[in-house]
Parts: sequence; structure tokens; C-alpha cells
Amino acid sequence: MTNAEVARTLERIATLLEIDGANPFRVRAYREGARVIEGHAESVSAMAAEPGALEALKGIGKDLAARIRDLTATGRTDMLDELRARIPDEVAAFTELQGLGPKRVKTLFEALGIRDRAALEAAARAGQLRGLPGFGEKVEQNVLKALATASAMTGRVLLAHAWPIAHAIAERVQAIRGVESVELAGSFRRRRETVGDLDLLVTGGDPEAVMQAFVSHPSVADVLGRGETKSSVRLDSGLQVDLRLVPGDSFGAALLYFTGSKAHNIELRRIAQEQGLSLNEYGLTRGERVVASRTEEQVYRALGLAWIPPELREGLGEIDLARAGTLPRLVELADVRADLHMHSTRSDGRDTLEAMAQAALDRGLETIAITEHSKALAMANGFDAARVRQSVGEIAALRARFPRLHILHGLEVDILGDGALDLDDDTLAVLDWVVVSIHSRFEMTPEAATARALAAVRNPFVNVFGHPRGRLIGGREGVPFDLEQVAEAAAANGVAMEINASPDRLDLSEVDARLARAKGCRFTIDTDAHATTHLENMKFGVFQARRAGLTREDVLNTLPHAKLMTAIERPARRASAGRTGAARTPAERAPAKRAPVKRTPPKRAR
DNA sequence: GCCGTTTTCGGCCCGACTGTTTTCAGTCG
Repeated sequence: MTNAEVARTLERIATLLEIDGANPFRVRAYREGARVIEGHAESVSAMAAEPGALEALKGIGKDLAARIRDLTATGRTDMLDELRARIPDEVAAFTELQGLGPKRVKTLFEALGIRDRAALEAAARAGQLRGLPGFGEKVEQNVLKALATASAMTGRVLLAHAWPIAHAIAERVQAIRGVESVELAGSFRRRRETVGDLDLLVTGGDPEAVMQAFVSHPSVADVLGRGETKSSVRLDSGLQVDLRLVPGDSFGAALLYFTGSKAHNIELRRIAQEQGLSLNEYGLTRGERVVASRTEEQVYRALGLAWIPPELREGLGEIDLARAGTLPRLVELADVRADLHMHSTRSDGRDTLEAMAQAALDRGLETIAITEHSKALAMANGFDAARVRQSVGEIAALRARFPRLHILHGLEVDILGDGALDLDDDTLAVLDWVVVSIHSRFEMTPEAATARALAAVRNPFVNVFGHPRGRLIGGREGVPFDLEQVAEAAAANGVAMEINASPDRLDLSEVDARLARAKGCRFTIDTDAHATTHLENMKFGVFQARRAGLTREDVLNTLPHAKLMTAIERPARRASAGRTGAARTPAERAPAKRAPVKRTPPKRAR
């Protein structure tokens, strides 16, 4: 059982306990346990075997450890089985509906025996809900509305998909006369992979004018509420956006509060409390006196903490680091000098080699690697050994055209099912830069997957493990190899781990990246661009790296070109080149003949 | 159910809003 599955199960137990009317603090303990496990990179299945390892995690005590041991050993636990025997899964899922919490769900189930959504809708339409304790006509209507919305809504959206509309709305509000500052808070500001809604924080300006500009944005489908200080809308896309107008004096406290995460805020309030202070969205106060509120920095400082970058605010140890003054200096977009994973029309990219190089230059990059696919991806026009040798001349010609850009002759080589690479070592020796990736056979046992990944990262010609898990956010789980072992082997063999900046990949995840870093890995952050416009995605990779706590020193492609070349040198390639001169014969340096014309446009490999 | 430089028992974050109620429970973030 994966950590994510264990976390989901604990969360489910919490929901069922809540409906069952259990002690709220017991419920909270299960929620907290779920959160801790989800954020923990080391496999709890492995930890379960080690006495005391689970109990050493903050928030996991004797009981939760026992449940986790049940789950990892057998896939089930008596407690969950008993709860589910009493409360059907579909009833528990009612709590996902807006306006229905555990208490009302319990009432629905016990008083009316409602067991599924169809029965719930029928009862609401028949007016059977309004007489129940805690219900009225309004709640009954809201239930029907929530049922309709739930069937239309898709849930969370990728950060990158929310990005343009979020900024468009912020700019529209910013343009109102008198508006001082506009910030996008919430999980958007923490740069999570996906966001559930957007939180806009505004100071200054005439409230009426601000709200009017907000609710009249062309993308607004539905105004959910409109007040003096708070309005909510739903966009055409289904995304909910809340705007809050806050006094300039309390902007820092409000920004802190609405950025979250919840776990982070709870920890901050506990610290405030210990110091005889109280923290809310209006400020940090001692009795009536406001201690800090105008900026986030002031509030953190007053609590004895360094300012914490939003990407780290998940309640996973960042507050201890802030107190000790040992927060990492996170990598920034401006640090990135190279993009070492991209495609062109020669395989499955949409733009030509020249267009990609020009776009990279326009973006101020010093170095790029052109990394077409290998032959296993026939549908993507993957390169075979002969095509790689032909490519040497094409890259040489490209270098001649772009003297101000360093261009590495790379390839994204498929890792086959058994861990062998798709091309032979002599061919790999021709290349400056070898990315290895998994594009097929994602369903494997963890043991087979681990052996496969280990074999790949132990190849002496390999530079980086591309999008290692092969996951697609909201679409594919990814390969279940044991990252601890693979990361250790990669670090020992000088193979970097990629943080792939494709918005639906963001692979490694921040949880995996933290573990890989702990095992000594270095990283690259690459766009895996299949078009010039994709080079813009670099920021999303940087966000992911920041969430993992990576610094500039952890990321190879922040190095100036000469240092990068030293850092990525593979002894095997040097030896091979010295022996055969494979990559550097005059014939291969000369421009090559044109590539054969493709008959069919390639499909992009995923 | 978890946790402990005040504690192994007695606490456990905070406020807004809604709607159901006659002073507050439930939900949400």
C-alpha cells in the first residue's frame, strides 16, 4: 500500500468517525495522521516493519501506528470495516456536498434512511428535509443546488490552467482607481500542483467599484455572493474565486491567513498562544494591543520566526527551520540558465530545431539540450542508432547558426520493461547528454519496477532520469519503484533526478524530490518542451522544486555553462570517445544530409 | 487519539457566515 493510499484510508476513517459522532479530537487525530503520512516521502510500508519507526512520526501514536501496520500488511483494518458496515460509502460521500457536514449527514441517514444521492435528491424534492432538526427550507434548497453543482464540477484544476485567468482577474481589479495591492493567496500562492479555488486579497479602492469589476469579469458564470468585504463567483470553467477586501493595516495578517496552509496557520496560532498572543486574519494581538499586522514579515518576526516562503507553508517542519534560522534559500526562476530536455519536429515536437533554439535564446538561456525520443516510441518518430549518428551533423549545423547558445546533443532514451535502455552504449557514447525515461509498461509490481529503474540509473552513460515516476496528475499514478533505493543508486552513479515542468507531470513530486535530496541526489528542472511556447513552463518546475525545499546548489541547470559541463561529465563517455572517437570525427561534425521526410505527423508521447 | 522545558492528565486554532433558532449549532476555510 502506498503512502497516498494509507493517507486516503485514514482520512476516510476520520470522516466516518465524524458522522458516527466520535470525539472531535479523535477525528482530528486521524485527519492529522493522514496529512503526516501523505507528506512523508519514506514508504510507511517499509517503516511498518521497523519497531517504533511509525510512532516516531509527530502525530502518529500507538493506535494509528497499529492501523497503519494492519493496512500495509493486509490492505484492511477492522476499524474501517466496522465503520463501513454501519455507514455506507455513498453516505460518507455526502459530506463533499456544500452545506452538508457530518451532523446533517448523520441526520439524513438515521432519520430518513437515505443511502445514496438519488434518494437524497428525491427526498429534497419531496420536501422531506425541511422538517428535520438542523434543516429548513433554505438548507433543503441548498442541497438540491449542491447536487446539481457536484455533477457539473470537475474538482481541482492544474495550477498552470488556473494561472492565466487568475492573473487576468487580478489585473482587472488592480486597474481600479485607488486599489493599492492585489494578491492571489491560498494554494495558488503556495504553488500547489492543483488548486481548488482562487483567493484574491485586495486593499484600497472603492468597495463598490472593486466588487463590480470583479463580478463583471467576462469569465464569470455565476455570482455566488456579493457583499461589502467579500464576494464569490464561479467561472465558466467551474473554478470558484473569492475576493476579499481587507484594510491595508491588516494586509500582512490577512495574506498570511488566507495563504495557509491550514496546518501552517494552526501551528502559528499555537506559537502565538504560547507567547500570550492571539493571531487571526486581522493581526497578531496581545489583549487589545496590535503587535503586528501590516506585513507578513512583521507577524513572523513578532513570533520569533523568519519569513517563510509560501511554497513551504504546509506544516511539515518549516516552522522549526524558521525558528532556528535554517530555512533553505530556495531556487528561483532567475537562477535557471539551462533547459536540458526538449523536442523538435525531428521527433514529436511541434517546432523546428531552429525555432526551439531561437526561443531558448530569446528567453535568455545559456544552454539547451535537444533530446528527441528513441526508437521504442515509433509513434513519436523515435531515433534509432543510425538516426542518432545522422543527428550529430544536424546539431553541429544548429550550433553554427546559434553561436551564442550552447547546444547539447542529447536524447531521451526509453527505459524498456526489463530496465535495458532502448539504444546501445556505443550510440549513447555519441551523445553529450542522455535522459532516460519510462513511457510504457507503467503497471508493474514494486519489485520489478525497482529493478527496472535501478538498471537504468546504473548505466554509466546516463545523465538524468527524466520524469521518473511517469505520472500524470489526475490521470496516471506512475511507476511504483522504491524511490529510496533508486535515488541512492542514482546519487552514487552521478545520475541526476529530473523535475519535469510539464504542468500535468511535475514529476518528481515534491514529496519524492525531498526524499531524493535526502539520499544525495542532484536535480535538473526541465520543460520537456514539445513547442516553443512550452519553454514558459519552466516556472512550474521551479515552483515544484521550491516546494521540495531545493536550493540553487541542488539544481544542475543553474550552473554557468563551463561548470555545468564539468558537473555532467561521465567518465564512461570520455573513455569511450577516447577509444573510438565516435562523437567527434570530422565527417560527423559536417552538416548531415536532410532527414527523411515524415509521412505522418507524430503523436506526442506521454 | 496525540502530546508534554509548566503537564502521563487535560488540554487540543480561530473567526465568519448561514440558517435555524430564540441564544447557537453547523459548516466552511
